[in-house]
Amino acid sequence: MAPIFLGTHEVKLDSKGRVSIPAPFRPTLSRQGFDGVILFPSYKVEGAIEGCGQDFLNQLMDSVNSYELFSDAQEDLSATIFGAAHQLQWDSNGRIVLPEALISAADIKDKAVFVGTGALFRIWQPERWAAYQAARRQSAKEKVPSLAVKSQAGGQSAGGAA
Amino acid sequence: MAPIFLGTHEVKLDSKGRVSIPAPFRPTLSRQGFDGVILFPSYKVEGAIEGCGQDFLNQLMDSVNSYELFSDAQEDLSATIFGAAHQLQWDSNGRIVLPEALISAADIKDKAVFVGTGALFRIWQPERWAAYQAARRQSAKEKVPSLAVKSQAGGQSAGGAA
DNA sequence: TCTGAGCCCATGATATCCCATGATTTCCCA
DNA sequence: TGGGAAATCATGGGATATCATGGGCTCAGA
Repeated sequence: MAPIFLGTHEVKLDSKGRVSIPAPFRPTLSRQGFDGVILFPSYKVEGAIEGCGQDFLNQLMDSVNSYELFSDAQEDLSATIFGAAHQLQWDSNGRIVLPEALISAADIKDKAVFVGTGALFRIWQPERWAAYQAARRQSAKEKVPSLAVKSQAGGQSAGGAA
Repeated sequence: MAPIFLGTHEVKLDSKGRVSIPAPFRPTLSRQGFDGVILFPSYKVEGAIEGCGQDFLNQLMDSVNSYELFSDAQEDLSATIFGAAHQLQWDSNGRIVLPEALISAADIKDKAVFVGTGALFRIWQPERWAAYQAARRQSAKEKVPSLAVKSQAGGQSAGGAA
């Protein structure tokens, strides 16, 4: 069982505003302490909701105190994330109710897409995700052409895009 | 017990969309943590599916994590690879169901070819693989005339068996 | 009483599990 | 070294469990 979020899952909002957390994500989240998710608006990507479990949030808290990162940026980051975060427990069917603030921030109507990005996942309005994915894929091709080689060599960062 | 994928294996999709993972690949994958594969559209070769085990994914995670959190490069990689990746566990007969997104990306109909490429393998629509292989051979002859001699000394690649 | 949130049940679709079959391939033994 | 027994594998298909979704019911606070 991979400790990460992978894949793209489209779900529907029902009349009550509920969405199913994709089943593959649930074990990963449960193992982090509780049967739920933490959601907050992405400051990095306009119009997306970030989602994660307890672990990532802890990691983020640690990084706030890290000298490796710009303190001002960390200040902003932590204020943004912690202040706007929602901790949501899913029901017996694995569903949560998306908070209104997040729904409007992501412009979500009747469908949402859960996209695994490794340590966390994102929730998008489907069309936005499609556009964003296309743009990022193009960008990755241009900026990180040697990805496969680098990774096979053992994870050593070898310039290029860093 | 080489920890790599070798050889070319053609398999059929049954009425449920299932394909057998070639038996020689399975021990290599199982030793990486779980009885399954991770598939994602190839970023290098249009129209091919990349396959790997947990190890490669972990390397990829490390590689991504070596970038600054929320950096552009991390964005590109995680959105491109993790978002489009599928972690699939095989059943008691060693089969998986190919996700629709990958089937259409690779234009696979009723047959698929698994091609070992060392640390990874690829899944192709048979005709595309044949065309790609032919193009690659031609390219190798033109660009590296001494390749043939070198290959005979060190062992021809598995592609020669096709 | 009204409203909203949480809870449980129902349902169709899908994915998973398990058993069966035929074709090879491998192994063993004369 | 040839032949047959046994194991492995790819494939097919039915039974079962899981999942996403819809809808109703209950309880709490206003």
